[in-house]
Parts: sequence; C-alpha cells; structure tokens
Amino acid sequence: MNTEKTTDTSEHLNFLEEIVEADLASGKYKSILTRFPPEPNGYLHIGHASSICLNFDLGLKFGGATNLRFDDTNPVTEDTEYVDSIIADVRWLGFDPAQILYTSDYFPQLYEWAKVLIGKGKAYVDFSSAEEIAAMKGTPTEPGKESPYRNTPPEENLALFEKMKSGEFPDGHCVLRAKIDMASPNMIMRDPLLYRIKHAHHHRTGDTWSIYPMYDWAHGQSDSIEHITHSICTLEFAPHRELYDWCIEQLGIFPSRQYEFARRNLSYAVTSKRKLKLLVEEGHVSGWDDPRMPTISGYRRRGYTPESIREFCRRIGIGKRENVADMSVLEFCIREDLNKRALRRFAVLRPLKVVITNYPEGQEEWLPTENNPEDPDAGVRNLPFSRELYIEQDDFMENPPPKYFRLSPGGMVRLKSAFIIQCDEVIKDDSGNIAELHCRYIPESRSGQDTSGLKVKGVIHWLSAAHSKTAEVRLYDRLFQLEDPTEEKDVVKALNPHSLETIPEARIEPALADIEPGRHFQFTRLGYFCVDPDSKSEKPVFNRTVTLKDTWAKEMKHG
RNA sequence: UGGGCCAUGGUGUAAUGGUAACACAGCAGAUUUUGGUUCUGUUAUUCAGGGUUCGAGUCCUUGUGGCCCAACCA
Repeated sequence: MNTEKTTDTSEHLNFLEEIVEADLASGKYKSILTRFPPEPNGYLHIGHASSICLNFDLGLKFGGATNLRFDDTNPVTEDTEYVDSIIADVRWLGFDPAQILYTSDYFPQLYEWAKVLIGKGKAYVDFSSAEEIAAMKGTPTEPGKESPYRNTPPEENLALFEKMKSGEFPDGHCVLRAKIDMASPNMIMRDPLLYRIKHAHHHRTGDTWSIYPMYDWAHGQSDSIEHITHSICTLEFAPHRELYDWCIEQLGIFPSRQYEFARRNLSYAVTSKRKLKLLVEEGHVSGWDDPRMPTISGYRRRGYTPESIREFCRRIGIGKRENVADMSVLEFCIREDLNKRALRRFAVLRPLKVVITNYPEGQEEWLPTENNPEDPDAGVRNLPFSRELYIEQDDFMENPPPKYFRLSPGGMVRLKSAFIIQCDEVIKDDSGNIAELHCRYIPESRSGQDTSGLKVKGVIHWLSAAHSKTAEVRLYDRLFQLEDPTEEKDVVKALNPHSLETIPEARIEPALADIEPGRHFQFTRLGYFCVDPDSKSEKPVFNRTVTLKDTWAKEMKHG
C-alpha cells in the first residue's frame, strides 16, 4: 500500500451540492429533505427532468429524501390527468418520492395562518379592482400607493375574510393582501395578494373552497410544513425569496430556505408548458407524448431511456447563468446507452430488389450474425439468404462519387454476415428508374469462411425478399427548425415541416416481427429504433429514436 | 438614483489567490464485415478598463452586456 490520496477529485460538486455539504458539515441539519413541486397543469418536459434529477440526486447523494408535491393552488388550470402523468414520469425516470403530497392538503392550515396574519394586522381584505390594484402597485422606479382598504381593523378583516371563504362574494369581488411595504424596491413586497376568490371545482378538494391561496402564500409554508431543508427553484423566483422568508418569519414556523438555479434550455426545443400545450391543442403534434415533443413522455415514446436522460442532466450540470444545452449532448447520451444494450437487427427502409443470378432458385440458407458486437453475451441469430434480396436504395449508385464504397455497376460489396456480390446489370423501368439489380455472388466469400481473397471496402445490410416482413417506420427529426424557437413569437412558425416522415412499407427481418412496444433495437447502419405503442402484430410500427453518427452523409452534405 | 441574478472555447460545466480543465460539437488519422463502436492527435476560452498582490478567471473598483420583477399564474 502506498499513501496515495483516495479523495475523488474527478467528482466536483455543483453550487447547490456545496451548500448542502456545508449545511451538513456545520451541523445546521442532520439530514436534508428536498422537493419537486410541479403544478399539475401540463406534462413534464426535459427542463423538469433536470430539476427532478437535481432534487432527487441531492437527496440520494447526501442521505436525505425528496418529496413530490403538487402545487395545486389554481383549480381552473389543473387536472388529475396531469397528476397521473407527472407521477408516472418521475417514476419512469427512476426516482422514488419519499411522499407524494398536495398543496391542497394544506388549504385548512393555510387558511388558519392567514387569520393569524390578519390578527397581527399584517393582512387586509382589499375591494379594489384588479386594475386599481395594478395601478397602485407603482412601477420599478416609482413607489406604489397604499390601498384605501389598507387600514381596516383586524376584527373587520377577519369577518370579511370569513365571508370570502364562505362564498358570499362573487369571483374577483375582493382579495386578501399582505400589509408589507408599498414603497419596497422589490415589487413582490408591495402588499402581495395572498388569496383570491374562485368559485371553481378543484381536482382534489372539489367545491369545498371558494378562495384559493396564491403561490407566495402557499409555497413556503408547504415547504415548512414538510420540513423541507433546501427548497430549490428557478431563477425567476429569486425576488420572491424575500416574501418567502417574510411569511415564515411572521408565522414563526420551520425555516425552509429557498435557493435558485437557472432553468436548463435545450437547442431546437421549447421548455414552456404553455407553448407545448398549444402544439397539442392545435394538433401540430399527436399529443403530449408525440415522439417529437421535448416532454418526458415524448422522449419515452421516441425511445430514449431513463438512463440516457439522467446522464444528459448530469452532463449539462447546473448553474445560475442562462444556458442552452446542445441537442448533440442528448443524442450522444442515448447513442452511448443504446450502443451497449440494443440488439442489432436488419431493416431496409427504401428497398431495392437484387437478384443473385447465380444463386439457385428456391434455395435458401441461414447465416449466423451477431446480435450485438458490443456484447458477446447477446449471442447470435440466423438470417435467411436466398436468390432475391432487398438492399437499401442509398447503398447503390449508378454514378458514384469518389470514395463511395457501396455498390455500383461492376462494383463489389460485402453483404454483412453473408457473401460478396458484384453488380452485373442495372434493370430500369419504362420511366428510367432503377427497378432492380442483377448481381452475382461469390460462393467462396461466405462470412467467416472467406477463401476468395477478395478485399472489399463496403459492407451493407440486406434482407431476403421472401422472408422479410412489412413494418411502418416513423422517421423523426427535430420538431423545430430554429435552434432557438423562441426567436419566433409564434412557436408554430418555428416548427420543422419535415419533422416526421412515415415509411408505410419498410422491410424488416423475421426476428423483428411481433415485438412488444417499448423494445429498443439498432437497425444496422441506420440508427436506433423502438416499437411504438401503435404497433400491432400484423403491422409493427417502429419509431426512429436517433440515427447512427454518419460521417459519410456529413461528407456528402458539405460536398 | 428601483431591486434581484448573471458574464470562462461553438455549447455546457470545472478550476474555492498558485500550470485555465473536462465533456459534447468540429477537424485530422488509426482500427473496423455497421462510413457505427473503439483508439490517437488536434483547433478553440476567462466581457472591458483600472486597482490590490510575488502571483487574479477568482479579491476590490468603474463600466459594458444579458436575464428576471409592475398576473386575482406558478
């Protein structure tokens, strides 16, 4: 043994982990509790994934725990559909909430605390209209004006608040406001609204409430009730921290602390529930789980694995500055994961018929090929070979450019795991399109027993025409054509018109028939694909998750 | 004469007063029965000025630039 240091310097902490570590080291907390607090008014997207990983990993890494709490204070926009999808998405990502909770469970407590505040003369019922309140707010550079209702005595406010609660007033008739400072340089502190009247049906509390707390009156106290130690939110809530602390201070309850980080953005994607919802509602995509959507459910259906998404979040890290993570990182993560795990299969998207003229009609033989060269344990399978084959249209060119080493007239290629063939004749139809190829195979070139002595550069995938089956293949590309879709005020204008290409009749090898949805494969030389839920045994449907890296295509593109 | 947050290669994240690093992307090459994988090499970074210091990405100062805050949304 030597005295080599064992400290792992490769793992540097992000700024939130440093805070937690310091709080634990100083004895401020014996253990930590974080929370992920989505509002159930939409599906979770890739930005949320980053927040989920951040909160849950903090709990895991420092021996704490993480709650999932639905911030359901606005009944008009929220729904159980979203609650269910959010729980499913968090679990699919691989996280297990310590508790699943709802802010609405705290409505009674929040109501009692509001009365405490009123009793202290720190809150009042305001009958000013929304417009009047806005006008009295002032501007960032000018102080606001005090409401005429600001000095109503506490007893009177208590009675008024009781009437608000019992439903005696119509929507918008009045609000409960905190009495803080109309001249505060922080706009948030200019007598913020605490409660508003909404005679609305709540997804959990039904019609029992006609008043609902605002975010600022609900969030910090909910954290406090749960004894959340580190309440992590995005940067735009930083000005709210002063009010967050004020509420906790006024009530003298457990002091949860808020910390802010910059939301993660992704190139060629939007992370705005409002905009994503619009795409769904206007039918630009098939739903929240459309494989093109940057939602967690969309990525799942597209074929992304939880591991790849977690790795992506780990790689892009966390910080406080504006950022746009490059799509290529996400794509790298899924390729890296699937390269190790996905079984290889042959599929021909755009078939070109090849007749092996020197192969006896009616004969067939089964040739072994590896299921995954990265994983010997994945074993081998046998592929049927016969006189009539399909190859990819892209794998033949009549007038190939230099360095093209696939098939061309007179040229040779290796059919992967089978034989070398040589193209003798190009058969065209009446309109001059290539209809089929007549080739000869070299019998001595059989894979693994090649005595031909031939050296060919190109290796292509193929299928025995008679043995192949039909499948629908959906080729997805980026949903947006703009690297930053928010450059267009109207998201619809930023959409990529070619984000989906459906190939109704692709050919697949027999081993690919009748596979259950969700399974991942690499279609050799083409990319990673997974079975879509729309798949039926008579008509399999595959989604392209991501292409393989293709340096040849890149070279062609740049001429 | 409002307040808050931020500024490191193309992108993202480190460096906690002591050689500016890692990943992705890019480029070049090797290997390859996937133009994949793997491997090797390589291009490119501290917003600006001033100050403190033996030494500054880091501390101080003055600017500049960007984002957030005036919803009965969260």
